[in-house]
Amino acid sequence: MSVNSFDNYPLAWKPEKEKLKQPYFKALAEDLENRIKRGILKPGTKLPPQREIADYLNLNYTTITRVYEICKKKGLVYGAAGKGTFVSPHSSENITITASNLTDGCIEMGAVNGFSEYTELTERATRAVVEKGYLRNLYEYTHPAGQPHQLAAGIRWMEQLGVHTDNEHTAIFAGAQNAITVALVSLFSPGDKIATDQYTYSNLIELAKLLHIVLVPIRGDKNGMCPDDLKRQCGTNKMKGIYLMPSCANPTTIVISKERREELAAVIRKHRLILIEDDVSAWMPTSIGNMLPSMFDLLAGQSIYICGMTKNLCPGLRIAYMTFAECFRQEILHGLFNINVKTSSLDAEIITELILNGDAYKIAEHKHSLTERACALFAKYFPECWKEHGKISYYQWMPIEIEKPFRDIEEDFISQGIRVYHSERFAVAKNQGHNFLRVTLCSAGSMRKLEKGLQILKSCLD
Amino acid sequence: MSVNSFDNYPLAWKPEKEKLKQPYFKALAEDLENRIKRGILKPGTKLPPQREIADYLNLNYTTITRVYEICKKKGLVYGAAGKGTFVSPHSSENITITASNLTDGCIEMGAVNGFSEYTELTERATRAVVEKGYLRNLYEYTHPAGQPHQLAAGIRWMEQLGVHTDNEHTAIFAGAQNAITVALVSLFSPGDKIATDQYTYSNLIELAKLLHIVLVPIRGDKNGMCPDDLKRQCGTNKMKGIYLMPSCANPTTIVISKERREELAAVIRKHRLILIEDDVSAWMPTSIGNMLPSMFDLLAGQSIYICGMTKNLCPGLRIAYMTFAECFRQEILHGLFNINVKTSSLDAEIITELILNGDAYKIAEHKHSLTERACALFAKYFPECWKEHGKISYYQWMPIEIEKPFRDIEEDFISQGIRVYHSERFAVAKNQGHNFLRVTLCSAGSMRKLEKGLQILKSCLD
DNA sequence: CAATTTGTATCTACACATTTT
DNA sequence: GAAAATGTGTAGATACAAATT
Repeated sequence: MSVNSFDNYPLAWKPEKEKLKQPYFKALAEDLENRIKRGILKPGTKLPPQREIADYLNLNYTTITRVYEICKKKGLVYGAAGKGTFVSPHSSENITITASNLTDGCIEMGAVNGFSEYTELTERATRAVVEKGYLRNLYEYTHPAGQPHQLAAGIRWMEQLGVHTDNEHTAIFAGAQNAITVALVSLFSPGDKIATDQYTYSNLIELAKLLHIVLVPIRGDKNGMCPDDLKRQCGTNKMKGIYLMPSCANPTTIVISKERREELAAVIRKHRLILIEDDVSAWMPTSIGNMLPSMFDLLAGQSIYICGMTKNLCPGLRIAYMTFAECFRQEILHGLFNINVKTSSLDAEIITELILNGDAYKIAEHKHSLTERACALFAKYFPECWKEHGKISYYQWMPIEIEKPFRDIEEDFISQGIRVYHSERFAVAKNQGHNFLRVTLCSAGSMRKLEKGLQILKSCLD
Repeated sequence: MSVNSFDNYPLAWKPEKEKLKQPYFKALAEDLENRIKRGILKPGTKLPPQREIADYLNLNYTTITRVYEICKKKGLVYGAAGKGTFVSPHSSENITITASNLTDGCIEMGAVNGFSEYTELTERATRAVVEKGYLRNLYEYTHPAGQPHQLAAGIRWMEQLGVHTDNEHTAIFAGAQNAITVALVSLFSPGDKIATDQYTYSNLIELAKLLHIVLVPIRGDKNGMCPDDLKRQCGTNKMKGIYLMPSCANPTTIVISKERREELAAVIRKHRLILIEDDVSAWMPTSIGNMLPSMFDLLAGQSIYICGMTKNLCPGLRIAYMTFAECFRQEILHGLFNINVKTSSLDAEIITELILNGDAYKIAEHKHSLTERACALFAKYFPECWKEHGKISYYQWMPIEIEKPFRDIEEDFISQGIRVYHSERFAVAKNQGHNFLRVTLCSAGSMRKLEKGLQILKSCLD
């Protein structure tokens, strides 16, 4: 085949043959990375097959395999045998959700702050800790995983969430995100694959990118992740772990049903996946009423359970509990020592005080009733959506019809005075066709502001 | 060459030809890993040349390259062109230093706790923070890098250490180890190489292993790392970064001289290395007297400066400041958001209070005078060592003559009633020939106990 | 359901750099 | 200082697996 026959061929990526320097695979990988990062190659774009690029450049096609491999490790592209290689959805952009400052007057319905304005009982607990004369014990280096009584309080808290464990298999971390980091760093290596929902916690997506861990989206329905698709992907993809939020997925608010939990557990057990169960919303008192079995209990022996205390109690105190199977014990503690050394004892002690004096439950109840009120407001403005997708939750998941780049959509809302997040921020793979908004109800600052925000949202969508 | 001619050849590693299954390189890598982890192949052992193994197994020798490559990425072995491939010093063992519990009566001269028994002023600051009525502002999600006044306090503290920066280039982390983690995760990728001293902070060694970052030891002398060896390694090794503790290296207590700092800065600048400056001991008031220019100021634009507040103020409050060049800003903050979300505001506020009311300086002075007293005790029992290596420091570096596995040596000391750490714990590459002990002077709990510990040490070495 | 397209895994080939002799 | 030993970097060949047509 003539070398020049591709000159007018429509290859999405056509490296300049003349400028190509040795080593080829590095030069090509850099070129590809540049084009993706500069936005010349947009997310979702199908790259030319390895053999075409190779023919065009007169190289062996496995050299192009190397090029795609390098970019894959960086999370810039992903490949599928038989289909092709594609530019990753978030390759060129940072979707981290953080409490960045909003313009004055703009109503926060993006970040999930968990009604952080309610702090009376936490303040009281802080005073109690300081007055107890126990302070000097909190300033020491000892008990890097947490002091025994602090762990005991955490275990008690998790007990009511359907997770049964003991001091030897529990540790305290500086928040759920920090706990996930330690779990990923300690138990996974770059290139390992973790199954997730198609939409998941956006900071997990970013963290996985940072650690060069590959997230593999699994199809789901109203009851959660589909066991069949998980099975299929496990067969072909050599998955090492799975990340689930069974009690109320972020952002979709899907609760995994009892049957589904058992079906998933069977697949996870069979393929020996490491399960990371992130229980952000189990605290909701209603869910305690009709409690579902924790995945951790279903899969004791191959699970990590993470229970963050920031969103339900107090975001400024960075505390999460992690419970782990015996086989992960050494590695998790090793990771904890080397990433954090230890977690702030003072923060841990305040949360401990809140659990032991019962105020943690009062805060949870109070926040639950606030959530109910906020949901009622939401239902008032969006009755169909509430009927279809509604859950008592800090946020709602709302289908929208707008076809625009997602950043533009978000910015349009900001210019109207509200911040909400678009589903693409949470998408593990390329766009799924449907678009949604995650509408947070717990961060506006007051019910009055929330109602105003919902009114703005309504008027924007009409 | 006959396939069987190696049967009686003394290869340190001779995989069983019969049991070998495909894929060869994976099977071989697993076999090698097993033998190293089970201790059959001991640290320092020279592995057979790639070509010999290959001949023996009738494989192409680059297949063995792959095998060694896999084990190298796991930190199990290291190779040197022209020399051979060797089993890594810490391949089979975890050298993490943590505040694990000591048997009753055993005197702690291993971990560095920084005279943590002195907590009066910290307790007072904690009370002050609680009483100021500012608590509710600490419970929020905002200002993930730290509140402006907290950053300002940190900047003021760093100012006196010779580091000049501003709010936009400073962030608060949950301790120095946590700050290093974020720097490594945000700015480096698996396989990247970082230059370090031959002996360095053992938790850095473990952290690098966890993140699959390769540490390259550079020769040093009494004035610190040798610029020539750094230059040489940069030429051949494609280094991406360098980690230094210029103000007082852990564990060697070496202070990098002014001239040396400038020489090193020139090499670092030329090769565009990312400098991570870990300033654990700059707080020592004496060093403030005759202050040396910070590497950060010498290399503004390509540096990260980390200032941990745990060892000098209070280990239980997990706070460190990090200052970074503009070009790292986005990546560092991105890493912070995704690894920690944010740092405990309460801890940060207490440290802020200590800096602003001046008590931080008093604590530092008090700890310095304790350190001087402890060093005087050390000099009394080990006058030659003090004369040769002594520095006013939380720990001392002491040559020893014992030839035994390092764990055995440490355990011998423990059975005598003291915990000290052996130099091999801090060795980045294979054993250097000389052996040392790091003798910590700030963790015994009292001067009386410290003296008793030194007496035991003396009697053990006589 | 067979043929085709496309990516992946594994092993081989060879030029080259560094260290030792 | 040349030759030999030894690890490293880059590219190619081949068999195979998954998805599409």
